Amino acid sequence: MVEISSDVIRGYNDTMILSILMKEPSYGYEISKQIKSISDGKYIIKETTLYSAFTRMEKNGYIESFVADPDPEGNGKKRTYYRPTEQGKAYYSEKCAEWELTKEVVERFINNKENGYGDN
Amino acid sequence: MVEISSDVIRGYNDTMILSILMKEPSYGYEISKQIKSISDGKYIIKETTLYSAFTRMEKNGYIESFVADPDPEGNGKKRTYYRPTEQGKAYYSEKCAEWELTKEVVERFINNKENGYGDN
DNA sequence: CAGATGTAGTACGACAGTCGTAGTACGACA
DNA sequence: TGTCGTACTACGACTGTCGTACTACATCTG
Repeated sequence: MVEISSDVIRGYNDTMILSILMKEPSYGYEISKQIKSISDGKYIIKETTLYSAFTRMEKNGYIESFVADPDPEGNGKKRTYYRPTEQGKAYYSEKCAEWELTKEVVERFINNKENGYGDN
Repeated sequence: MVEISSDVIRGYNDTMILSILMKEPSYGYEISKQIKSISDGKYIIKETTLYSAFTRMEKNGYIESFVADPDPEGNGKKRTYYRPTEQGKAYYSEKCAEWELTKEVVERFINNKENGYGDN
């Protein structure tokens, strides 16, 4: 299977994480599993990358954290959940717009069928 | 105008450079102008980024360089031209395939209209 | 003819984001 | 009791990009 290297997707880690948090607050382990399943296993984010993204985005004011129990009865180990701030939502919208633009521009290079693959 | 940040496109610099070199051998200054014009000024690659990409790709065997005069009469300052190697062409094809995949995967996150932008 | 602008780079250190490795700690299951 | 899964944290290495600065030749302008 073709997999996505972190080098090509690195610019979208924060955006992908935010897109998951836009639906509902979540935590590290769950998000990593979601990224894997949404991408059909084609992209697996490293734990260290994910947790350092949390730290960075919280510092930048895009997300905020809270500690909560996994179930309402208070059983199980507490987890650190994250949710987007208003600023984070705005940032997400910007990144979505930037994605549309990036996609268009990259395709002007990539899908250039007159490239002359065969000659030379 | 919305511009593309280097963080989001950084995974595609090498591929964009290669796509230009697939058409015909070229050199730094010319490539930077082409990237600017093809992207309608939405992405301007920094000189240092471009030249360090040349060094890296040549070291990795994806491109090879040769020095030539700007015109057949031998006038003007000599330039360092680059052309893709066979390995570089194969690498370019791989990156094109990876782009298709990345695009599809990123869109699963980005274009998620059921994201609930409004709630919460 | 001098000086500005354009062309075509090189050098170098800083910085950010990712990664590999390792370790902690709790709970569930067998 | 031990292994597996969950849920992290710490730390140093590495890579690619960037800011700044500098060189050098050519061409254009006053």
